[in-house]
Amino acid sequence: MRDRSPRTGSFSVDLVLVTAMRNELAVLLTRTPSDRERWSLPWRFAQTGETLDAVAARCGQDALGEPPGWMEQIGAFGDGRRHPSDTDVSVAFVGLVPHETASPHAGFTWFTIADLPPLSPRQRAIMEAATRVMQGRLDQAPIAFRLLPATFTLSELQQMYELLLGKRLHKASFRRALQAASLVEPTEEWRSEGRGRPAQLFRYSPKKKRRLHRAVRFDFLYP
Amino acid sequence: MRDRSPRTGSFSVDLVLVTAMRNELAVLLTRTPSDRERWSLPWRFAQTGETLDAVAARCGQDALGEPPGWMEQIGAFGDGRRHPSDTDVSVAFVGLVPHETASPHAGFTWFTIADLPPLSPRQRAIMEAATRVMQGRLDQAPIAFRLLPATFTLSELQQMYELLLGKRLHKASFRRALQAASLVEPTEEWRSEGRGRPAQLFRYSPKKKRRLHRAVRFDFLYP
DNA sequence: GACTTTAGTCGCAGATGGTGACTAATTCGC
DNA sequence: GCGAATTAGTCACCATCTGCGACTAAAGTC
Repeated sequence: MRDRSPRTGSFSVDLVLVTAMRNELAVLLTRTPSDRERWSLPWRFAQTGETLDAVAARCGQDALGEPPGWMEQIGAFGDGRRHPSDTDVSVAFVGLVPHETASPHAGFTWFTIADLPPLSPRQRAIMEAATRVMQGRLDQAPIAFRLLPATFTLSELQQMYELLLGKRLHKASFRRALQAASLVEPTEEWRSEGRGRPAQLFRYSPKKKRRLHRAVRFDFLYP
Repeated sequence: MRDRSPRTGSFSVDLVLVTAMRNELAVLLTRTPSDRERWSLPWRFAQTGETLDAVAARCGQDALGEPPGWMEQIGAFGDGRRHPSDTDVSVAFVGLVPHETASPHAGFTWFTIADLPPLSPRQRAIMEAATRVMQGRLDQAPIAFRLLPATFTLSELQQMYELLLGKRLHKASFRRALQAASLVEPTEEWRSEGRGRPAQLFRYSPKKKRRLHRAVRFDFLYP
């Protein structure tokens, strides 16, 4: 069997930039060049000799002025159709940016997850995969800290995890796990937020630790 | 070699086909077209309108006669260089095939993991990512059963898991987890394998179950 | 001062998971 | 025939993990 039409196929690099705005997740979109009425994820073509990560970093730089602090590839997405960059395949990345330092360049706008404009099927799939990958990384890499300022209260940290995971966490359990991982250390500062007892500020400060080795876990529900 | 940017870039679809041969993992390789002395992963170009999964399935079909029972995308790999399919990017997939039904077509050969020929840096990276992804899926999808015949002993199943995970498992713990997941059911048959007590044969038969919901786990060691 | 609100901690009870030791059934050597 | 060796399968102990409710602490509000 030979390929009937041995074309190599074309690809672009699409970037899902996520931030936390007023207790909601938001994604950076830009107007689609070919149809200024529609919105799409920021994307770039690869230049010769450029790695994929470099393209994604450049894409983030062009949108926000600096590349995101954390970024990871989601995968390649092609549904047979070409949209919107007119490529066969989008190599997609997720990136996280603290909202304070995230002032979009002209033509880029933050949209909260709950209030997204219509997107192409491919970009919709990319967004879903982005949240899946990001949530899966939450317990393997300190990416939640990327969305917070240098010092923060433990309640703020927990709220960030709840936001990213999309579910509530128990306060005591959260702090116990945090303690066991020796991920944060207290500062001397406290913050009084109107009502209630003032909260101590913490900073991210990971200690060396050994990875817990689990055997197998059968954790699937479909046949 | 045109190097005017922006270009759209080109891609191929590369497939890591894994099987279990005599208690060792093996990967299917083919001779590199441009240099028949070297070996490389089987790959295909996308045809117009074809999804990426379809390309990978076709690639497996061309190599073994039928597409692998389980397959998943690993990601896109581009190091800036073009090799060996002369594309900028390889969209890579892993697939699992039982060795019994896996008779390679002409030009394809199984190589055990321990005895691989030299590969290009990109393909080496793909292989490493393939084992990572496959091991990560082991507790989320019943992929180990794809490498076994329809009925099997629990010792065989455990050996398969040990092979795929690359580490030993404790017999009692393994069976306890298996029981809790209600993944297998006993048949009426027994198999006597020379020495020792005969083993009962089991078949894969998942029951409905609800996914265990864990909160956060901080499971990372790097800063 | 009583009440509300938020921060932070304690400790129990049940689930999870590693482990060694045990029993069961077969083959092999003699 | 009989004991040793070998493989299958199970049990029970115990340390850890984890969900969770209840508690104390410190601020503001009325």
